[in-house]
Amino acid sequence: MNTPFADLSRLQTDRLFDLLGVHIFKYNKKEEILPTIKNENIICIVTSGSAQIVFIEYNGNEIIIENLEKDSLFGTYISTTNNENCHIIAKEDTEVVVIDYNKLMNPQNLRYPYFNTFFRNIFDIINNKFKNTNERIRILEKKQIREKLLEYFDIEYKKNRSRNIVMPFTLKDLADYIAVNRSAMFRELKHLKDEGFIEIKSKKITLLYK
Amino acid sequence: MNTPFADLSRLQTDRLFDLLGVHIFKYNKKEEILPTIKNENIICIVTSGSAQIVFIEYNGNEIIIENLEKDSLFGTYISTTNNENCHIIAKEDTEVVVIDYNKLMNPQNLRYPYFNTFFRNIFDIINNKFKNTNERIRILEKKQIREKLLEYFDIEYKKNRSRNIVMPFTLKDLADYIAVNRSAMFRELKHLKDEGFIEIKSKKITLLYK
DNA sequence: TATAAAAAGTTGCACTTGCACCTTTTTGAA
DNA sequence: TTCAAAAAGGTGCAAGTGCAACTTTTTATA
Repeated sequence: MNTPFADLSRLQTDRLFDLLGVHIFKYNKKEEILPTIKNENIICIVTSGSAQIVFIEYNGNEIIIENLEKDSLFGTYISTTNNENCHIIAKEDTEVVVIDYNKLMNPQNLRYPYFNTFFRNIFDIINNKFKNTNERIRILEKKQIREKLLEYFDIEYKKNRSRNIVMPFTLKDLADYIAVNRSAMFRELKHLKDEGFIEIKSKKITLLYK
Repeated sequence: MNTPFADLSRLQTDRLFDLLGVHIFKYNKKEEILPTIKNENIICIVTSGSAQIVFIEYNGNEIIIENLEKDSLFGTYISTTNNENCHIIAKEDTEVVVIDYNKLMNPQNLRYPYFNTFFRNIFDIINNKFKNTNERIRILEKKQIREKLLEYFDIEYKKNRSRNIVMPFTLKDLADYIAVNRSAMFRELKHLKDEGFIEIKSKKITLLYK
């Protein structure tokens, strides 16, 4: 589980690739991956190396939309790449397996046990990704920074059943995640602190109202 | 395709339900569906009738988060129900099939062809839902109403390859979808019209800049 | 076809936020 | 250990937006 090839032998993986007629692409560090991804229905797997989905703003600013480590999935159904300003850049030498969505959905495949195992693996990965995306939607739907922060705290609180939230990323990244201006978010964090709702110690936030 | 039971006979569906140990619940119009959904890993199917996922704000305001028609999927992985203020209400007499996610992911199931067919069906439905959710994220990430609207237009433009966008919902619903105040959105639409970027005729918007 | 409810259209105002532009602190690579 | 780059911390101001409170128009439904 958690990786696309869990419970599959090397031989089964080879057969699977054959069955699905996958295309394997290799990229050097800093090369752009699949510049033409935008118009095709595909699901891709990072089989080695790592990459980043980057959005380039009109002013040249680069925004990191997603980090793709080994075993990550991306593609038209799974990520926000359907935009001419989105680029996927290899962070190191990287190999990508590309699967045509229609071939993946061919009912004939269901005869092969190794296919079913694979299918189940990616189903699980996609569902977990979807779950995270839905959490983010809940935050982004909020109109005010304070509400967004409180929603974020609430989600983390329920996940870990703890008043102590250890942020897995920088404050700048958090601002990007909840889609607000970094300084404005920081200002609001300070207000929450001053009003006694939270305590902040570097990356650790304690919820005093729970 | 497009429905969870595509390519399955009545008999196969019965066997499937048996295999997965599903629970079938029946609700009358206006009844709340699965009040305890929040803490369980489940996937549910609306097998007859219809329902709505409703969020109740602190002031009593009801926000419709999602419409669930027959054959819709919902549940912890698929929808934004993981909140004590979210309720799923039957719009008419409604039947719901509840599947335990862990049972769904039991590798033993893969032996049964009817299971694999079913699995493929819901995989496809979930992926399409995910695709739509990612589109919405692209909109919600934008900080300004104008940018959100332009992103929405852009997505619709690419989908239909037409400068004419026919909105499938009311302006109020559009404001909810892009998560901004209705009046403020309307104000911005008027600005875009005054500046010659768009034309609006009731539910039809024409993009003049494309 | 009457009529009530919902949606669309409008506006002023207060508050929030983005943004630009700083300084200070932390981090990470040479 | 040094030193540059990134992140954190901070602030003033203008622009954008939410909100309340309307009027007008459209849509359902009895």
